[in-house]
Amino acid sequence: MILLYKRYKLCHAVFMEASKVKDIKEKEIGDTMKEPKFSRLKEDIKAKIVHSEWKAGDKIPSENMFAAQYHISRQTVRKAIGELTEEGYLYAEHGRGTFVSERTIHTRTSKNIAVVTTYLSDYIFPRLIQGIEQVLTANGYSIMLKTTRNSRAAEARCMEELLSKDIDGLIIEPSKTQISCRHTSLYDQMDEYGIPYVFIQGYFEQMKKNLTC
Amino acid sequence: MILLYKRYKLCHAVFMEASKVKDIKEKEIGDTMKEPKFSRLKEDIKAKIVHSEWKAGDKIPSENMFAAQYHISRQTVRKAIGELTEEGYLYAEHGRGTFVSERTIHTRTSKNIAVVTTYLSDYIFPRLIQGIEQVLTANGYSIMLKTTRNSRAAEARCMEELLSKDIDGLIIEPSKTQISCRHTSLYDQMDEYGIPYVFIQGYFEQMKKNLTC
DNA sequence: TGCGATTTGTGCGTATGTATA
DNA sequence: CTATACATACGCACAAATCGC
Repeated sequence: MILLYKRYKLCHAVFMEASKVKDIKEKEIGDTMKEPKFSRLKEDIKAKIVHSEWKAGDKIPSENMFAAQYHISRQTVRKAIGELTEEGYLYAEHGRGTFVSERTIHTRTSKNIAVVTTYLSDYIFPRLIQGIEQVLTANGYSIMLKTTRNSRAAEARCMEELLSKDIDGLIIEPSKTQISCRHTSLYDQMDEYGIPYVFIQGYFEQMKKNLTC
Repeated sequence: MILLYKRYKLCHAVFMEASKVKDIKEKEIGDTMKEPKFSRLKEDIKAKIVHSEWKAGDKIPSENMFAAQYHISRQTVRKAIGELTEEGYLYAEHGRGTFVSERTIHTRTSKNIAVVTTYLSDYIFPRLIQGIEQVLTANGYSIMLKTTRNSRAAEARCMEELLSKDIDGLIIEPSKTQISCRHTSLYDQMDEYGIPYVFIQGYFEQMKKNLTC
């Protein structure tokens, strides 16, 4: 076993010797070698996404393409792409390719659902929330509770806060529904982040359906 | 170049042939091969940290040690450790080793306070929660609501869940306080994570003091 | 002071499995 | 069936930091 290992190492050394020539050449042409290669690629990809050169849903070049273009190994490319995937910029589809995420940030793993009501002290809402809490707990989710005191300003503030936190969904009793909604942009943002939301105004059955699935 | 590559490949093949024997043996002894190897190691390390077998600041075995013990490659070990580092369980110091993080996970910026009660439907608790909610909202915090239905098992489950989430504090109405607490370890963990917690059993004034600061 | 051993960091090349088009 | 592409895994090389002698 040890003998075989040594033989392997020797052959490897011979091969390495030959490849050294290219390595040196690359170092001469290449960058300053200050920051790691994967880091450079990562920033390049990130920049292209942030500056909308690559838009949401676009397929980015394959790992081998990057490897070839940047003269780095596939593993190094994988490291860059892997980190960007973890950060939410990219997502991979097995056998298809790697794509730019719809909207960054939200990772859909917080297991938190925000429940926003106007008031808590009413006779009905404690029970409602208790019902939601039970269903959510049974499915491993938690409630994040907020109230608006039927103020649209408070609702807007509340939603902004929720957008900055990590929630997987929103159940909201909108305030002052008789007047038109003044902060549709916040709901648009929810859409963009891919956070589902349901309105509740007494439709318990419908709500429950949206909850459990 | 191509010639050298082929020679290398041949040698490699010979070596591989020899190592196959060990591979098969390992498969026989080893696990079901269902989940990836790095994942198993990752869970093992995580468990040791969570169960305080390895405490904050402790140096964990070197990558090569893990590789030898688990009969896996160093790269695979690095993947497991890398993910745990990203999750905040570990940190590495170049040339020294890898250590358990001081405060795992918790980053103290979530602005979430968990409120755990036995039931919600009582007459008093909706008001209590409303009070907490108002104070918290005024200070930019959010409530994360959980109930235990006065079950210690549910309380333990609930706390485990909260520990995995990102909360800055815990306000808890303990279940069945007449009996001694069976899951002190979970409260110990809260201490270790640096998450403050207060018990509520009617001491509104005291609670409020702990809340706002 | 230096030198070697240890340990992490980066990078390379390869192999196998599997899902998709 | 083949080609593409991702996932996991192996082994090796070299660099840089640290520590002990």
